[in-house]
Amino acid sequence: MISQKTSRPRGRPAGRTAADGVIVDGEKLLAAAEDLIRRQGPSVSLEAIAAEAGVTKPTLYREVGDRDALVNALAQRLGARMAKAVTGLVARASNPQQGLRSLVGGYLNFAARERHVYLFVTAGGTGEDRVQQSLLLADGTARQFAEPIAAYRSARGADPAVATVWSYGLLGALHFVTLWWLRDRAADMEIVIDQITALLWAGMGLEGGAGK
Amino acid sequence: MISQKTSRPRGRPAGRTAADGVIVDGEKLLAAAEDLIRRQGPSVSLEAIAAEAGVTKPTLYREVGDRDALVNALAQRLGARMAKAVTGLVARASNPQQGLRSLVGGYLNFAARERHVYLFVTAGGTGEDRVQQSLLLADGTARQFAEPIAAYRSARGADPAVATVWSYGLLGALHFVTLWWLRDRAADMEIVIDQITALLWAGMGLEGGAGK
DNA sequence: AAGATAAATCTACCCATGGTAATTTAATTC
DNA sequence: GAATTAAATTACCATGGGTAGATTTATCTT
Repeated sequence: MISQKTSRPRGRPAGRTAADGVIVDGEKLLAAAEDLIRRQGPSVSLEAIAAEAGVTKPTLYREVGDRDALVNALAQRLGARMAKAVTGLVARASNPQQGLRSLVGGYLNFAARERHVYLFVTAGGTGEDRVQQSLLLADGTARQFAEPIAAYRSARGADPAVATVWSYGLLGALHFVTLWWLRDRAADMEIVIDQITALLWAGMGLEGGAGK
Repeated sequence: MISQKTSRPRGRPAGRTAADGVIVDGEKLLAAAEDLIRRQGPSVSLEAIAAEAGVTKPTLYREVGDRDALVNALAQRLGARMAKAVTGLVARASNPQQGLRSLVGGYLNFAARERHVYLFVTAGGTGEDRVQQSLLLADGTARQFAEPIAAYRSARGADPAVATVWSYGLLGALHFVTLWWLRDRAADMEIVIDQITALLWAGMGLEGGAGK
Protein backbone atom coordinates (compact mmCIF):
# COMPACT_ATOMS: atom_id res chain seq x y z
CA MET A 1 0.00 0.00 0.00
CA ILE A 2 2.55 2.51 -1.19
CA SER A 3 1.68 6.15 -1.65
CA GLN A 4 1.89 5.74 -5.42
CA LYS A 5 1.99 9.50 -5.83
CA THR A 6 2.56 10.81 -9.28
CA SER A 7 3.61 7.99 -11.61
CA ARG A 8 5.50 10.09 -14.11
CA PRO A 9 5.51 9.54 -17.85
CA ARG A 10 8.01 7.21 -19.20
CA GLY A 11 10.96 9.00 -20.71
CA ARG A 12 13.08 11.91 -19.71
CA PRO A 13 10.88 14.43 -17.98
CA ALA A 14 9.92 17.50 -19.97
CA GLY A 15 10.84 21.04 -19.05
CA ARG A 16 13.88 20.35 -16.97
CA THR A 17 17.32 21.25 -18.26
CA ALA A 18 20.72 20.42 -16.88
CA ALA A 19 21.56 24.10 -16.48
CA ASP A 20 18.84 24.44 -13.89
CA GLY A 21 21.51 23.25 -11.54
CA VAL A 22 19.62 21.22 -9.03
CA ILE A 23 18.57 18.05 -10.77
CA VAL A 24 16.46 15.43 -9.09
CA ASP A 25 18.28 16.29 -5.92
CA GLY A 26 19.51 13.46 -3.80
CA GLU A 27 18.66 15.46 -0.71
CA LYS A 28 14.99 15.24 -1.52
CA LEU A 29 15.28 11.49 -1.83
CA LEU A 30 17.01 11.24 1.51
CA ALA A 31 14.39 13.39 3.16
CA ALA A 32 11.66 11.22 1.70
CA ALA A 33 13.46 8.11 2.89
CA GLU A 34 13.69 9.49 6.40
CA ASP A 35 10.04 10.39 6.36
CA LEU A 36 8.96 6.96 5.32
CA ILE A 37 11.26 5.26 7.78
CA ARG A 38 9.76 7.36 10.52
CA ARG A 39 6.30 6.22 9.56
CA GLN A 40 6.94 2.60 8.66
CA GLY A 41 9.95 1.54 10.64
CA PRO A 42 13.48 0.57 9.70
CA SER A 43 12.60 -2.35 7.45
CA VAL A 44 11.12 -0.40 4.56
CA SER A 45 11.94 -1.59 1.09
CA LEU A 46 13.83 0.51 -1.39
CA GLU A 47 10.87 0.27 -3.68
CA ALA A 48 8.67 1.91 -1.08
CA ILE A 49 11.20 4.62 -0.45
CA ALA A 50 11.49 5.37 -4.13
CA ALA A 51 7.72 5.52 -4.42
CA GLU A 52 7.51 7.84 -1.46
CA ALA A 53 9.85 10.19 -3.27
CA GLY A 54 7.84 9.90 -6.46
CA VAL A 55 10.49 8.06 -8.41
CA THR A 56 11.41 4.47 -9.12
CA LYS A 57 14.19 2.23 -7.93
CA PRO A 58 16.70 2.87 -10.71
CA THR A 59 16.47 6.60 -10.12
CA LEU A 60 16.96 6.16 -6.41
CA TYR A 61 19.86 3.97 -7.34
CA ARG A 62 21.51 6.44 -9.62
CA GLU A 63 21.07 9.18 -7.06
CA VAL A 64 22.12 7.58 -3.78
CA GLY A 65 23.39 4.10 -4.58
CA ASP A 66 22.52 0.77 -3.09
CA ARG A 67 20.96 0.11 0.28
CA ASP A 68 24.22 0.37 2.16
CA ALA A 69 24.88 3.73 0.57
CA LEU A 70 21.48 4.88 1.72
CA VAL A 71 22.15 3.78 5.27
CA ASN A 72 25.44 5.58 5.05
CA ALA A 73 23.93 8.80 3.80
CA LEU A 74 21.21 8.78 6.41
CA ALA A 75 23.76 8.06 9.10
CA GLN A 76 25.62 11.19 8.16
CA ARG A 77 22.44 13.22 8.08
CA LEU A 78 21.24 11.95 11.41
CA GLY A 79 24.67 12.32 12.92
CA ALA A 80 24.81 15.93 11.87
CA ARG A 81 21.38 16.76 13.22
CA MET A 82 22.13 14.95 16.42
CA ALA A 83 25.42 16.76 16.85
CA LYS A 84 23.73 20.09 16.33
CA ALA A 85 21.00 19.40 18.84
CA VAL A 86 23.35 18.02 21.44
CA THR A 87 26.09 20.58 21.19
CA GLY A 88 23.43 23.23 21.59
CA LEU A 89 22.41 21.67 24.87
CA VAL A 90 25.94 21.14 26.05
CA ALA A 91 26.83 24.74 25.35
CA ARG A 92 24.07 25.88 27.67
CA ALA A 93 25.28 23.72 30.55
CA SER A 94 26.53 25.46 33.64
CA ASN A 95 29.50 23.20 34.37
CA PRO A 96 31.36 20.27 32.85
CA GLN A 97 29.41 17.58 34.63
CA GLN A 98 26.15 19.17 33.62
CA GLY A 99 27.57 19.35 30.15
CA LEU A 100 28.17 15.63 30.06
CA ARG A 101 24.73 15.08 31.48
CA SER A 102 23.24 17.21 28.72
CA LEU A 103 25.09 15.20 26.17
CA VAL A 104 23.84 11.92 27.52
CA GLY A 105 20.31 13.20 27.89
CA GLY A 106 20.37 14.75 24.46
CA TYR A 107 21.54 11.52 22.91
CA LEU A 108 18.88 9.44 24.60
CA ASN A 109 16.11 11.88 23.82
CA PHE A 110 17.15 12.23 20.24
CA ALA A 111 17.34 8.50 19.73
CA ALA A 112 13.94 8.07 21.32
CA ARG A 113 12.37 10.74 19.17
CA GLU A 114 13.98 9.40 16.02
CA ARG A 115 13.75 5.80 17.06
CA HIS A 116 13.13 4.31 13.64
CA VAL A 117 15.74 6.32 11.84
CA TYR A 118 18.19 5.66 14.62
CA LEU A 119 17.65 1.95 14.25
CA PHE A 120 17.86 2.17 10.50
CA VAL A 121 21.30 3.71 10.63
CA THR A 122 22.67 1.65 13.50
CA ALA A 123 21.26 -1.73 12.55
CA GLY A 124 19.84 -1.24 9.11
CA GLY A 125 22.48 -2.70 6.88
CA THR A 126 21.69 -5.99 5.25
CA GLY A 127 25.02 -5.63 3.55
CA GLU A 128 28.14 -7.65 3.74
CA ASP A 129 30.31 -5.50 5.90
CA ARG A 130 28.55 -5.72 9.21
CA VAL A 131 31.33 -4.19 11.19
CA GLN A 132 31.23 -1.11 9.07
CA GLN A 133 27.45 -0.95 9.23
CA SER A 134 27.42 -1.11 12.98
CA LEU A 135 29.88 1.72 13.32
CA LEU A 136 28.52 4.09 10.71
CA LEU A 137 26.89 6.51 13.07
CA ALA A 138 29.61 6.11 15.64
CA ASP A 139 32.46 6.87 13.29
CA GLY A 140 31.44 10.43 12.67
CA THR A 141 30.67 11.12 16.27
CA ALA A 142 33.75 9.42 17.61
CA ARG A 143 35.99 11.82 15.80
CA GLN A 144 34.19 14.73 17.40
CA PHE A 145 34.62 13.19 20.80
CA ALA A 146 38.23 12.28 20.38
CA GLU A 147 39.56 15.76 19.95
CA PRO A 148 38.34 17.33 23.20
CA ILE A 149 39.26 14.22 25.11
CA ALA A 150 42.79 14.29 23.78
CA ALA A 151 43.07 18.00 24.42
CA TYR A 152 41.79 17.72 27.95
CA ARG A 153 44.22 14.97 28.77
CA SER A 154 47.14 16.62 27.11
CA ALA A 155 46.45 19.72 29.15
CA ARG A 156 46.89 17.76 32.36
CA GLY A 157 49.83 15.68 31.37
CA ALA A 158 47.82 12.51 30.87
CA ASP A 159 48.33 10.31 27.84
CA PRO A 160 46.08 11.58 25.03
CA ALA A 161 46.43 8.38 23.04
CA VAL A 162 43.42 6.91 24.78
CA ALA A 163 41.14 9.34 23.00
CA THR A 164 40.09 7.13 20.12
CA VAL A 165 39.42 4.04 22.14
CA TRP A 166 37.60 6.00 24.77
CA SER A 167 35.45 7.70 22.17
CA TYR A 168 34.25 4.42 20.78
CA GLY A 169 33.81 3.13 24.29
CA LEU A 170 31.67 6.06 25.31
CA LEU A 171 29.56 5.78 22.21
CA GLY A 172 29.15 2.06 22.67
CA ALA A 173 28.00 2.57 26.22
CA LEU A 174 25.58 5.24 25.14
CA HIS A 175 24.31 3.13 22.29
CA PHE A 176 23.66 -0.01 24.29
CA VAL A 177 22.00 1.82 27.12
CA THR A 178 19.87 3.60 24.56
CA LEU A 179 18.82 0.34 22.95
CA TRP A 180 18.10 -1.22 26.28
CA TRP A 181 16.03 1.73 27.33
CA LEU A 182 14.17 1.89 24.04
CA ARG A 183 13.26 -1.74 24.44
CA ASP A 184 12.48 -2.10 28.10
CA ARG A 185 11.61 1.35 29.37
CA ALA A 186 12.33 -0.29 32.68
CA ALA A 187 13.43 2.85 34.43
CA ASP A 188 12.69 6.52 34.44
CA MET A 189 14.70 8.30 31.79
CA GLU A 190 16.11 10.89 34.15
CA ILE A 191 17.45 8.20 36.39
CA VAL A 192 19.03 6.35 33.51
CA ILE A 193 20.65 9.56 32.38
CA ASP A 194 22.05 10.12 35.84
CA GLN A 195 23.39 6.62 36.04
CA ILE A 196 25.13 6.56 32.73
CA THR A 197 26.47 10.04 33.30
CA ALA A 198 27.98 8.92 36.56
CA LEU A 199 29.69 6.01 34.86
CA LEU A 200 31.15 8.08 32.07
CA TRP A 201 32.09 10.98 34.29
CA ALA A 202 34.08 8.82 36.61
CA GLY A 203 35.46 6.79 33.72
CA MET A 204 37.00 9.76 32.06
CA GLY A 205 38.47 10.83 35.33
CA LEU A 206 36.91 14.23 35.24
CA GLU A 207 36.43 13.98 38.94
CA GLY A 208 39.81 14.41 40.50
CA GLY A 209 43.33 14.49 39.14
CA ALA A 210 44.65 13.08 35.93
CA GLY A 211 45.64 9.46 35.36
CA LYS A 212 49.15 8.09 35.66
CA MET B 1 28.71 -24.42 -4.34
CA ILE B 2 27.34 -26.04 -1.24
CA SER B 3 28.87 -29.14 0.32
CA GLN B 4 25.89 -31.21 -0.78
CA LYS B 5 26.91 -34.03 1.54
CA THR B 6 24.55 -36.94 1.81
CA SER B 7 21.23 -36.15 0.13
CA ARG B 8 19.01 -38.48 2.10
CA PRO B 9 16.12 -40.49 0.73
CA ARG B 10 12.83 -38.85 0.64
CA GLY B 11 10.60 -40.00 3.47
CA ARG B 12 11.00 -40.60 7.14
CA PRO B 13 14.46 -41.98 7.70
CA ALA B 14 14.67 -45.69 8.41
CA GLY B 15 15.93 -47.21 11.62
CA ARG B 16 15.33 -44.31 13.95
CA THR B 17 12.64 -44.49 16.57
CA ALA B 18 11.24 -41.84 18.85
CA ALA B 19 12.29 -43.77 21.94
CA ASP B 20 15.92 -43.34 20.98
CA GLY B 21 15.63 -40.07 22.77
CA VAL B 22 17.91 -37.81 20.85
CA ILE B 23 16.21 -37.17 17.55
CA VAL B 24 17.78 -35.12 14.80
CA ASP B 25 19.38 -33.11 17.52
CA GLY B 26 19.18 -29.38 17.24
CA GLU B 27 22.62 -29.14 18.76
CA LYS B 28 24.16 -30.78 15.76
CA LEU B 29 22.45 -28.28 13.51
CA LEU B 30 23.73 -25.40 15.59
CA ALA B 31 27.24 -26.76 15.54
CA ALA B 32 27.08 -27.13 11.79
CA ALA B 33 25.77 -23.61 11.46
CA GLU B 34 28.63 -22.26 13.55
CA ASP B 35 31.10 -24.18 11.48
CA LEU B 36 29.81 -22.83 8.23
CA ILE B 37 29.60 -19.30 9.55
CA ARG B 38 33.21 -19.56 10.60
CA ARG B 39 34.19 -20.58 7.10
CA GLN B 40 31.90 -18.41 5.02
CA GLY B 41 31.12 -15.37 7.10
CA PRO B 42 27.98 -14.07 8.76
CA SER B 43 25.89 -13.77 5.62
CA VAL B 44 25.41 -17.46 4.94
CA SER B 45 22.02 -18.55 3.74
CA LEU B 46 19.83 -20.90 5.68
CA GLU B 47 19.88 -23.20 2.71
CA ALA B 48 23.66 -23.46 2.95
CA ILE B 49 23.50 -24.07 6.67
CA ALA B 50 20.95 -26.81 6.25
CA ALA B 51 23.06 -28.41 3.54
CA GLU B 52 26.13 -28.22 5.74
CA ALA B 53 24.24 -30.18 8.36
CA GLY B 54 23.06 -32.68 5.78
CA VAL B 55 19.40 -31.70 5.97
CA THR B 56 17.11 -29.34 4.15
CA LYS B 57 15.49 -26.07 5.08
CA PRO B 58 12.22 -27.41 6.45
CA THR B 59 14.09 -29.68 8.83
CA LEU B 60 16.29 -26.85 9.99
CA TYR B 61 13.12 -24.92 10.40
CA ARG B 62 11.35 -27.47 12.49
CA GLU B 63 14.37 -27.93 14.67
CA VAL B 64 15.55 -24.40 15.38
CA GLY B 65 13.01 -22.05 13.85
CA ASP B 66 13.46 -19.09 11.57
CA ARG B 67 16.58 -17.08 11.03
CA ASP B 68 16.06 -14.93 14.09
CA ALA B 69 15.69 -18.03 16.21
CA LEU B 70 18.97 -19.29 14.84
CA VAL B 71 20.72 -16.05 15.69
CA ASN B 72 19.21 -16.30 19.11
CA ALA B 73 20.34 -19.85 19.68
CA LEU B 74 23.86 -19.14 18.49
CA ALA B 75 24.00 -16.05 20.68
CA GLN B 76 23.28 -18.18 23.70
CA ARG B 77 25.86 -20.75 22.67
CA LEU B 78 28.52 -18.18 21.99
CA GLY B 79 27.68 -16.30 25.15
CA ALA B 80 28.09 -19.42 27.20
CA ARG B 81 31.42 -20.33 25.67
CA MET B 82 32.62 -16.81 26.01
CA ALA B 83 31.59 -16.64 29.64
CA LYS B 84 33.39 -19.86 30.38
CA ALA B 85 36.59 -18.74 28.73
CA VAL B 86 36.55 -15.34 30.32
CA THR B 87 35.63 -16.33 33.84
CA GLY B 88 38.42 -18.82 33.70
CA LEU B 89 40.85 -16.04 32.97
CA VAL B 90 39.38 -13.70 35.53
CA ALA B 91 39.61 -16.33 38.22
CA ARG B 92 43.33 -16.63 37.64
CA ALA B 93 43.90 -12.89 38.01
CA SER B 94 45.97 -11.72 40.93
CA ASN B 95 43.93 -8.66 41.84
CA PRO B 96 40.69 -6.91 40.89
CA GLN B 97 42.20 -4.61 38.32
CA GLN B 98 44.01 -7.49 36.68
CA GLY B 99 40.70 -9.31 36.78
CA LEU B 100 39.00 -6.57 34.84
CA ARG B 101 41.89 -6.49 32.44
CA SER B 102 41.57 -10.24 31.91
CA LEU B 103 37.91 -9.79 31.21
CA VAL B 104 38.50 -7.11 28.64
CA GLY B 105 41.34 -8.99 27.03
CA GLY B 106 39.38 -12.21 27.01
CA TYR B 107 36.44 -10.53 25.36
CA LEU B 108 38.53 -8.95 22.64
CA ASN B 109 40.48 -12.11 21.98
CA PHE B 110 37.42 -14.24 21.87
CA ALA B 111 35.64 -11.90 19.48
CA ALA B 112 38.68 -11.79 17.26
CA ARG B 113 39.00 -15.53 17.18
CA GLU B 114 35.30 -16.03 16.55
CA ARG B 115 34.97 -12.96 14.42
CA HIS B 116 32.35 -14.30 12.04
CA VAL B 117 30.18 -15.93 14.63
CA TYR B 118 30.47 -12.86 16.80
CA LEU B 119 29.23 -10.70 13.96
CA PHE B 120 26.50 -13.15 13.14
CA VAL B 121 25.05 -12.93 16.61
CA THR B 122 25.55 -9.23 17.16
CA ALA B 123 24.56 -7.96 13.75
CA GLY B 124 23.11 -10.95 12.01
CA GLY B 125 19.41 -10.42 12.31
CA THR B 126 17.57 -9.48 9.18
CA GLY B 127 14.48 -9.60 11.30
CA GLU B 128 12.02 -6.99 12.34
CA ASP B 129 13.03 -6.37 15.89
CA ARG B 130 16.39 -4.75 15.46
CA VAL B 131 16.67 -3.61 19.02
CA GLN B 132 16.28 -7.11 20.26
CA GLN B 133 18.73 -8.44 17.70
CA SER B 134 21.38 -5.96 18.68
CA LEU B 135 21.13 -6.85 22.34
CA LEU B 136 20.91 -10.62 22.06
CA LEU B 137 24.42 -11.39 23.12
CA ALA B 138 24.49 -8.54 25.61
CA ASP B 139 21.35 -9.58 27.43
CA GLY B 140 22.76 -12.79 28.73
CA THR B 141 26.04 -11.26 29.70
CA ALA B 142 24.55 -8.16 31.24
CA ARG B 143 22.73 -10.20 33.83
CA GLN B 144 25.98 -11.84 34.84
CA PHE B 145 27.63 -8.47 35.19
CA ALA B 146 24.82 -6.83 37.09
CA GLU B 147 24.93 -9.05 40.11
CA PRO B 148 28.53 -8.53 41.18
CA ILE B 149 28.28 -4.85 40.46
CA ALA B 150 25.21 -4.49 42.64
CA ALA B 151 26.78 -6.58 45.35
CA TYR B 152 29.98 -4.60 45.32
CA ARG B 153 28.16 -1.32 45.58
CA SER B 154 25.77 -2.50 48.22
CA ALA B 155 28.71 -3.62 50.28
CA ARG B 156 30.08 -0.09 50.32
CA GLY B 157 26.86 1.78 50.82
CA ALA B 158 26.61 2.95 47.24
CA ASP B 159 23.39 2.76 45.30
CA PRO B 160 23.18 -0.69 43.68
CA ALA B 161 20.44 0.42 41.31
CA VAL B 162 22.99 1.47 38.73
CA ALA B 163 23.93 -2.13 38.11
CA THR B 164 21.73 -2.79 35.10
CA VAL B 165 22.50 0.41 33.27
CA TRP B 166 26.17 0.06 33.98
CA SER B 167 26.19 -3.51 32.74
CA TYR B 168 24.78 -2.52 29.39
CA GLY B 169 27.10 0.44 29.30
CA LEU B 170 30.14 -1.69 29.92
CA LEU B 171 29.10 -4.19 27.31
CA GLY B 172 28.38 -1.47 24.82
CA ALA B 173 31.79 0.02 25.36
CA LEU B 174 33.41 -3.36 24.99
CA HIS B 175 31.39 -4.13 21.90
CA PHE B 176 32.13 -0.93 20.04
CA VAL B 177 35.79 -0.99 20.85
CA THR B 178 35.87 -4.57 19.67
CA LEU B 179 34.20 -3.70 16.39
CA TRP B 180 36.49 -0.76 15.87
CA TRP B 181 39.50 -2.89 16.57
CA LEU B 182 38.32 -5.71 14.33
CA ARG B 183 37.87 -3.25 11.52
CA ASP B 184 40.86 -0.97 11.81
CA ARG B 185 43.50 -2.87 13.75
CA ALA B 186 44.88 0.61 14.22
CA ALA B 187 46.56 -0.10 17.51
CA ASP B 188 48.30 -2.89 19.31
CA MET B 189 45.82 -5.10 21.07
CA GLU B 190 47.57 -4.93 24.41
CA ILE B 191 47.43 -1.16 24.34
CA VAL B 192 43.75 -1.14 23.45
CA ILE B 193 43.09 -3.52 26.31
CA ASP B 194 44.93 -1.25 28.69
CA GLN B 195 43.05 1.79 27.52
CA ILE B 196 39.58 0.35 27.74
CA THR B 197 40.41 -1.25 31.06
CA ALA B 198 41.44 2.12 32.42
CA LEU B 199 38.18 3.66 31.31
CA LEU B 200 36.03 0.96 32.84
CA TRP B 201 38.06 0.68 35.99
CA ALA B 202 37.76 4.34 36.74
CA GLY B 203 34.16 4.40 35.62
CA MET B 204 33.08 1.84 38.09
CA GLY B 205 34.89 3.66 40.80
CA LEU B 206 36.94 0.68 41.80
CA GLU B 207 39.81 3.03 42.37
CA GLY B 208 39.04 4.87 45.55
CA GLY B 209 35.96 5.19 47.71
CA ALA B 210 32.35 4.57 46.88
CA GLY B 211 30.10 7.04 45.14
CA LYS B 212 27.71 9.41 46.88
C1' DA C 1 -1.39 -59.09 10.99
C1' DA C 2 -3.47 -55.53 8.42
C1' DG C 3 -4.97 -51.09 8.19
C1' DA C 4 -4.90 -46.52 10.11
C1' DT C 5 -2.44 -42.90 12.08
C1' DA C 6 1.61 -40.32 13.29
C1' DA C 7 6.40 -38.79 12.50
C1' DA C 8 10.12 -37.27 9.84
C1' DT C 9 11.91 -35.86 5.89
C1' DC C 10 12.36 -34.05 1.16
C1' DT C 11 10.88 -31.70 -3.23
C1' DA C 12 8.77 -28.07 -5.24
C1' DC C 13 6.99 -23.96 -4.87
C1' DC C 14 5.64 -18.95 -3.55
C1' DC C 15 6.76 -14.31 -2.84
C1' DA C 16 9.30 -10.33 -1.36
C1' DT C 17 13.17 -7.65 -2.37
C1' DG C 18 17.65 -5.94 -4.03
C1' DG C 19 19.65 -4.95 -8.13
C1' DT C 20 20.05 -4.42 -13.40
C1' DA C 21 18.99 -4.34 -18.55
C1' DA C 22 16.47 -2.64 -22.06
C1' DT C 23 13.44 0.93 -23.54
C1' DT C 24 11.39 5.37 -24.08
C1' DT C 25 11.16 10.27 -24.27
C1' DA C 26 13.22 14.90 -24.11
C1' DA C 27 17.02 18.04 -24.47
C1' DT C 28 21.40 19.28 -26.58
C1' DT C 29 24.76 19.53 -30.09
C1' DC C 30 26.72 20.00 -34.74
C1' DG D 1 17.15 18.26 -38.42
C1' DA D 2 19.79 14.04 -37.52
C1' DA D 3 22.80 12.14 -34.00
C1' DT D 4 23.94 12.01 -29.40
C1' DT D 5 23.30 12.41 -24.60
C1' DA D 6 20.44 12.61 -20.29
C1' DA D 7 16.86 11.10 -17.43
C1' DA D 8 13.41 8.45 -16.55
C1' DT D 9 10.39 4.24 -16.66
C1' DT D 10 9.03 -0.68 -17.28
C1' DA D 11 10.23 -5.20 -17.13
C1' DC D 12 13.07 -8.49 -15.73
C1' DC D 13 16.49 -11.62 -13.03
C1' DA D 14 18.52 -13.81 -8.93
C1' DT D 15 18.61 -14.85 -4.29
C1' DG D 16 16.78 -16.26 -0.23
C1' DG D 17 13.37 -16.84 3.51
C1' DG D 18 9.58 -19.36 4.44
C1' DT D 19 5.81 -23.00 3.54
C1' DA D 20 2.58 -26.62 1.45
C1' DG D 21 2.31 -31.05 -0.09
C1' DA D 22 4.26 -35.45 -1.24
C1' DT D 23 6.63 -39.48 0.41
C1' DT D 24 8.40 -42.86 3.22
C1' DT D 25 8.92 -45.29 7.65
C1' DA D 26 7.49 -46.28 12.32
C1' DT D 27 3.95 -46.99 15.67
C1' DC D 28 -0.55 -47.85 17.31
C1' DT D 29 -5.26 -50.11 17.20
C1' DT D 30 -8.32 -53.78 16.94
